[in-house]
Amino acid sequence: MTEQVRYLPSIGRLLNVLSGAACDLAEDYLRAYEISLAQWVVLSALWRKDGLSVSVLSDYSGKKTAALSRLLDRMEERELVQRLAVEGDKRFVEVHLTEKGQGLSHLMDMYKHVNGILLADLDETEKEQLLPMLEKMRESVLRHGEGGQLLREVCR
Amino acid sequence: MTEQVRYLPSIGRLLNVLSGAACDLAEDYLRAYEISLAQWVVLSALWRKDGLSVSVLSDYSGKKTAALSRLLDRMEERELVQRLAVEGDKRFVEVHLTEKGQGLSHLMDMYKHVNGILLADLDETEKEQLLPMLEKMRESVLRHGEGGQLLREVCR
DNA sequence: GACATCTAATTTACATGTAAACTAAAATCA
DNA sequence: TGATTTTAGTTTACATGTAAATTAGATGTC
Repeated sequence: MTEQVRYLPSIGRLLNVLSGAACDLAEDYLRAYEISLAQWVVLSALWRKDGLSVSVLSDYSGKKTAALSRLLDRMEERELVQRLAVEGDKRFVEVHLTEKGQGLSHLMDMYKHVNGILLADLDETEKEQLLPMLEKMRESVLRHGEGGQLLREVCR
Repeated sequence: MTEQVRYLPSIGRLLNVLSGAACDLAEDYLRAYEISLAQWVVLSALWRKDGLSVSVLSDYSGKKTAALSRLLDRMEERELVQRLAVEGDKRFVEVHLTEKGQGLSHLMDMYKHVNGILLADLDETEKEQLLPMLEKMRESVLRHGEGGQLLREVCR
């Protein structure tokens, strides 16, 4: 009988650990290509549809435009993307892939690699149950947060 | 028949969103007490056992000692904790709760509030399934990461 | 005992998140 | 049409994460 105290587990903590682990897996995978996960997220949007605006990318990635702004500075420095003011409404800025950015589009499926590792030990039944449960949790939080803060993607 | 493309969902992304949402819930809850979630994590360790060293707190919170070092600077400024060099081995620094830090110990159960919201829409069966599945995923990643990076808690 | 090595914590450089102030352009309205 | 408001994006101040260099104290070996 070892002295062990059982605490009600913190789901939030478990989610943080898992989320962090998933980020690490992604970062490890991307390291060889010298892009960060945050940059990959932006690129993954542009690979699907080039020329998106900063605010669309902000919604897509779940980060504030302020964060995007600086991220795009670095991505522009590294010649992954290029910003172009929109003719007609110069408040908007279109973000376009450079040749170099386009050339990395084979990394589009990176997340499948991460999925594979995360789901490695779950059987088919479990996998089928997991998604709906995570979705339900997301909706609970969304509902709770109505009138409050927006959801935010957190990774690093 | 709306034009809809089904993508294989990214579990990592879903985990990030959920983890971020959980962090937001916690931060919202703590805002009134003017402590951050990172600070709460440190305090929650000290409420259980006061006088832990920086490296123990680092393991506990899943952050590097560098991050702890600076976090503790602010917590000391705000008079939540106090650092004391250990007699006998002066490399170690013990972190002790101040009266103010101790006085917040009723926040120990904050995570239950977050759990409650996250799990609001899951029935008993689902709740029973969730934990083991998340644990399995954590183990898959841990196993994968052996010889590589350590797990890291990511929140903000 | 002196020098090399290990260890705990800190410091620094840098990436990236937030909130809030600011800028510039477009839209509204009186 | 000129003033006000709204909108998109950027900038700034600050918190917090990492990696890598540094500091100081303990340990180990000759």
